[in-house]
Amino acid sequence: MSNELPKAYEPTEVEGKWYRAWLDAGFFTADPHSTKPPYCIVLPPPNVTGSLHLGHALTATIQDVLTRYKRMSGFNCLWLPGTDHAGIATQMMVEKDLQKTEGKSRHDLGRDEFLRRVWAWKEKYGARIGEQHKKLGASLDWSRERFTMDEGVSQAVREIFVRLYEDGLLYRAAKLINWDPVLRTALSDLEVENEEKQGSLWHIAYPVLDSPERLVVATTRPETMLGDTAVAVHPDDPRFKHLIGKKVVLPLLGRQIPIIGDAELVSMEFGTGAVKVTPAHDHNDYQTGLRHGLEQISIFDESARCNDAAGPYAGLDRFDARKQVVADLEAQGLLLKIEPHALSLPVSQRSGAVVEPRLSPQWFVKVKPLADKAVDAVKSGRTRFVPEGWSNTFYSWMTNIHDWCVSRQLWWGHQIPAWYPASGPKLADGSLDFARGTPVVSRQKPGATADNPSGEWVQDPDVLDTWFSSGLWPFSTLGWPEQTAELKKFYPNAVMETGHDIIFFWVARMMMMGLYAMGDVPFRTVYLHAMVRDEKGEKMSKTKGNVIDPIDLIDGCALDSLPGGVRNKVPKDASGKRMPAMGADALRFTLAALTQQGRDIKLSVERIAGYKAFCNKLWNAARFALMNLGDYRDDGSVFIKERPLSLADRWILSRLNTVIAGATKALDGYQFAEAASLIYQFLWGEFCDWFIELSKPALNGNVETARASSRAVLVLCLDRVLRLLHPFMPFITEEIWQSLPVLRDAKSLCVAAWPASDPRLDDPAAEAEMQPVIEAIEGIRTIRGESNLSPALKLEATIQSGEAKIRETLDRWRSYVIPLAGLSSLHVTPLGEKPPQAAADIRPQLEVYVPLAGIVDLAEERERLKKEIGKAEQEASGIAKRLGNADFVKRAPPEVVEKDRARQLELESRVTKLGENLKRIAPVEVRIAAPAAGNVNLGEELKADLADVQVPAPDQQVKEALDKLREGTKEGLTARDRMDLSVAYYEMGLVDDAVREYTRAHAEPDGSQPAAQPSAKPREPKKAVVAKPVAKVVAAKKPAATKKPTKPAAKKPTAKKPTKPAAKKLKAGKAPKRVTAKATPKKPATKPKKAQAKRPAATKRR
RNA sequence: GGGCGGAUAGCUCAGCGGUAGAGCGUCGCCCUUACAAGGCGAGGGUCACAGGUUCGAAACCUGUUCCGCCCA
Repeated sequence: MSNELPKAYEPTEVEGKWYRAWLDAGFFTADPHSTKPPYCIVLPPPNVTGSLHLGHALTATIQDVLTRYKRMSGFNCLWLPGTDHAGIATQMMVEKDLQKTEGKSRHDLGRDEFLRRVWAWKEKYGARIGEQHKKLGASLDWSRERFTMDEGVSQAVREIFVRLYEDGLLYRAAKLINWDPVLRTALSDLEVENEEKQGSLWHIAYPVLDSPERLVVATTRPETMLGDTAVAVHPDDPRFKHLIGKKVVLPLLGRQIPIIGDAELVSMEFGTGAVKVTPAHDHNDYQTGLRHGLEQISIFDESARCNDAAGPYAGLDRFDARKQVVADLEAQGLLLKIEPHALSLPVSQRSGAVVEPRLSPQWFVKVKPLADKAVDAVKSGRTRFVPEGWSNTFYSWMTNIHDWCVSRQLWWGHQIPAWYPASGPKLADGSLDFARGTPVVSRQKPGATADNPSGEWVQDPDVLDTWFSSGLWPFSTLGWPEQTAELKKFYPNAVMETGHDIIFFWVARMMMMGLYAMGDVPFRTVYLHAMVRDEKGEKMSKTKGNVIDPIDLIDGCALDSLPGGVRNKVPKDASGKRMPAMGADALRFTLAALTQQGRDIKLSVERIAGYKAFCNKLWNAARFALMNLGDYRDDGSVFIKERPLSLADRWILSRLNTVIAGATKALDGYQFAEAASLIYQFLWGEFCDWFIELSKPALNGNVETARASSRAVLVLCLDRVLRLLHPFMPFITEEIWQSLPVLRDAKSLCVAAWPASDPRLDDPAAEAEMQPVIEAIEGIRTIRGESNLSPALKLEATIQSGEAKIRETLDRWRSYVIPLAGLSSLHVTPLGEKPPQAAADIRPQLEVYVPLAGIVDLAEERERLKKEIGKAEQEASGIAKRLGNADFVKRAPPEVVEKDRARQLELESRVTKLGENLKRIAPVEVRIAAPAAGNVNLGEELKADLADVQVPAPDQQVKEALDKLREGTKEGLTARDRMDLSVAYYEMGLVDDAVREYTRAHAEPDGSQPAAQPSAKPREPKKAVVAKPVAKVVAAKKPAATKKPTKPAAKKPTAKKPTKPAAKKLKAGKAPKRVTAKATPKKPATKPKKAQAKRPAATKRR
């Protein structure tokens, strides 16, 4: 049965049909009662109202690769999806929408109504992330999807809050916290970012009480002086020592405040050496205040406007207050100096507002005891970071951690399970004053108590930090605090996989909460991936406009929806206005292939297009198989190695086994790029490039057994590759796998077995035997390519080897070499007489000769040989230098020395053989041109000849190059070099140069110099001259005598794509060109440049 | 200021003591019956700089210069 595949791979068609089928079959649903070993990953919950970006796509890809790999490897996998309510972000989004559509604030609606709107919003947009994950092929267990505000998760949140409180690890206190005056909520330390800004340092004079002295303080925030409760100097500062204990009069307000000595706060070198202390508005001052028992005066309200404590400034915004304070100080002559000063400004991660330190009652988690346990867990290896370097980052943060402010003055989130008696202290407006109230922490609303006999309670209006509930995610999603089967089975999770940007926000909190609630680490491994950036390495952001929507990549999109910078680089469809669909498989493979540990990922669409091509390659390999399988079906009755296998069969099976082992090892080590690359290389570089080609004779032949074996190997390899690729590219692999006549161990590739590496497939002998076959083919191809010969032109080749075994192999598998190298005949012989006028490719164990006389310009071949010789000599000289070093021979490991010696021999032999071949194809005419004695004046002859030839003046570029060339001829050249140069000059019509080099060539002793062959007689020098590229003329003529090129049309050299089949037969491009050149020798423009470009490089090498 | 990472081919990155590699791009030849989203071939690198260790350094050590990130 050969159900043929369409010729080109269409991702959209293929990817559309599988996800539903997988879901319906329940492949992704975990079974908590399974006896298989568990493997659990919980998906980092994206913002429920958000949209998938490339970071999410990377997260999903890596986790799906891991999950699918493990699922195929026989694990009971649970990959648990969920979404996060994302308190601040979501609330802001809904508020903004409310403002836009209805012109209302949340306060206009009231808390209950507003929350109803947020839920409605969540219902409306909440499904999007899920759909996008499905599009990516993520094998998530949707039956266990969770949302952080679900009742179950909310119960876990309340439970842990109460337990922490009961254990003394959670408390309420009025402390200096980070306040976002725009959102009007407290923030944790982590939600504050520091921005480098250019500010000022104001020098302000504070008059000392009962003294003519003035103490000058320097500050970056003059407005906060309204809340100053002390001035501090360094206790050892001789300038101010005597003032400690005295008082200053606070300008503007007239308050008397003490001068204190504090070595911790004050640096003598900074500013003026004296600083104002504002405990209610600065973190350092706050600590100082605690040390010295200073009063704390808050001067701002919740919007950072001055309150009554700011006296005459009450009602002013903090920035206006600054201006006013500075102006007033200046008016009073107390502002002495303003100097520019760089400072880091604390900014709210969410609103961008400048964060104001503010004294306010909040709930805190006492972190240290929890953090210590988390550090221990990593140190003892119970949880491992990958890449390992992150553990240090983790330690340093965990050991400097402060108590965590978990209460937020928001509405959207888990309301704090703390209750205040309704009869408690009231504010001026009659509402309950929570700040002064005494809360009861309880899982449910408490009943009547001794303190509150009425039993009327008001719940704390604040909600919890979003990360508080996220911190419980590894177990709250599994049903905790209920002791569910899932919890028992899947806690600890196997892996936590997420971006390294949330190691503190999330990973650290999960570690602490997991250890606290469950008594064990939440996960065994933390894999932290890098950030996805644009192709220039810049962070993707909406403001930069460089965001690429993963769904656009998968489905294709109008160019307009792509960032401007990439539009012109992406592939386009026929209309030229759209980027075609890349497919989820290609996107996933790209992300995996670019995931290098510890490096940001620079994603380019071109790269994705490259992997889409890889999908197409796979697709077509499968097509090839299906077209060639006939009625073959793998029934599993015969082990592959029991079949009569060809060399190629054995070879590819051995290679396959290597890949299986390598990919498995790489995945086990989280080396996604390595795994992807191994499979890519195997499929494209070995299976497609070599095996498919090598198998064609057998598949098309009529030897039944050989055909059957190759079919079996073909299917087996494809089956294994599809399995290896499935975690990366689930859709296309499933599609192909379902069409192949493989032995299916499962209904779907999703749950088919991961390939096991099988030592029986290893076949070092086959790999060794393939070596000369490959080398022979490559050798011939190199000659063909270098000579610009058409693939259609069949060549004769002779391969010589001193080793009988290699000759035997090549002879036996000549059916491999002949078609792949494009030969008309192949002669395998022992070392001996070489074919005349042949191009050569010399390799350590074999020599390839392709007679080119009459086919191609031998000068090109000579160039190539010289280049090859140069390379080999260069390498040999390096080795010779090493081997000449007595220390090296003495101290380096013997095998290294031995290797070098062997290589040196190889190279020497190579140089010799190439040199010999060079001689064999030396242009007869040049040797002819060599004078046997001094009785021929070559220069005169040349000049005479050239008299009737018009030699054009070289252009400027050529001239310059020539000058350099002349420079280069001064020293370090062998006689042979000079001879070559002479010929080159001669060809360019530069007679003087040619003569000079020629003379020098003969003046210098060199065994290989042409002059040492006096047999070469200057016959017919004229002819040589006129027919400047003599050899080429010969070459151009001879083809006419050979079989193929019968039409003169073949000599049209310029036509890039000859339309006539006849024209392409002889891809004799160069040769006819020379004929033309001969007719009009005015056109050296292209050729000389080339020669110059090459020569100096070659001379340099020596 | 402290910490971490990076600097290797035009681009993106492997290599982390023993002959500098891959993919993409470039150039040349080809529409060869799986694939032109393809085949074959080629070119391209003082491995940031300066010292040191070593028989031998892209790799190890020290310093310098740039670039990125995190923390204060």
